Amino acid sequence: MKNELKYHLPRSKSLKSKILIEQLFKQGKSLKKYPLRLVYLPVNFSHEEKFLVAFSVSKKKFKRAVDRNRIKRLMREAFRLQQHDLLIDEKIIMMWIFTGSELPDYQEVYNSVRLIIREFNDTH
RNA sequence: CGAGCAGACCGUCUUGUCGUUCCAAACUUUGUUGGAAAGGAAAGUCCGGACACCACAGAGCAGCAUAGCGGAUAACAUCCGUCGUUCCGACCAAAGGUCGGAAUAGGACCAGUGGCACAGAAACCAGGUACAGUUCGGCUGUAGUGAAAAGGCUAAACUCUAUGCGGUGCAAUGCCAAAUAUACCCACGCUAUAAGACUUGCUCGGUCAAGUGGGAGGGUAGGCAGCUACAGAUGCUUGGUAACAAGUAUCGCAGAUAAAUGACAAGACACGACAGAAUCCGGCUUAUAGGUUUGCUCGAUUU
Repeated sequence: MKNELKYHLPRSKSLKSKILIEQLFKQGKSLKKYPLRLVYLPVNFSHEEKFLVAFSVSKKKFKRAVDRNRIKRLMREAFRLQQHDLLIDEKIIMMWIFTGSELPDYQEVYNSVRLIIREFNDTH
């Protein structure tokens, strides 16, 4: 039981395939809670993992690479610690997108992730 | 001690918890332990190389770059030294010279073309007025403006001279898997001319076959190498005015691929700026809170 609750988020769970990403944006559903947006799609991919996840920040809104790195790391960390709250019964791919226009703090991102996960669980 | 200028350097730290990438161990199965993990600019992509591919990469023109001299270097538009020129300050002083500091795209205007502010009648195919002279000519001299009146200045003006430069960039390129979409297979066409494609912007030269009809076929976009051990870093010695070179000792210092190097909490103080590797080096340019330090100048204080 303790083994189940380790908060790893290794590279094998990151969404890399261009085809899957394209499919995700064409057919995926979207949940929004400022300043984040989650796009997800149940897809039967070939990996062993239960889900694949990616994080994205607009290059137009944040021109400096340092800021984009910071936001992606905050989103990644917030999701890493709450990944077990997400109730999923089929394989799923998802993309977390930061839609705000100012640098957030960690608490803000964490709360937004929590709300979106809760809403996701309610709709399933 | 304070201020200014110039140069060099550093550019948050400590602990804990939870993580990410790579490497190495033992063990064993995707976990454990240990180690390593962005910058002085990683940025702009402005120069110079290394490396890779393109085989006519050849000739001429065009184009681009550089510009006293000498040196350093793999190379440079970088760096070092030195001479000249200009400016500032001090001293001596008749012109000028000496010392210190700063700046400097600093070859050629006896090849050609162009430009020459203001002032001035006139400024680059010139030439007015007044006076004087005169061989009586729209000739000569003087006055006057100006840096310059026909002889000069100007090439961060065209240009000329000298030297250098083939093109494309790691999304290069090679291999494996899978596959065969400017590709493949079959038939016609049959190398002469023209046209075409490629080769550096153009010309010459060179290379290639183009073209028409039919066939089957809807996939992959993943992995490995390149990829970080080297014009490598640090210390010492020697040579050199210096840039730098040689020798020697020690060290191993990111290698990701949609892209790791993080998040949070507590504490400390100077309260944290600009900012994130992407083939690799040498420079240049731009951004940068704060701090350390060296030299020079000025002021104050103490002995």
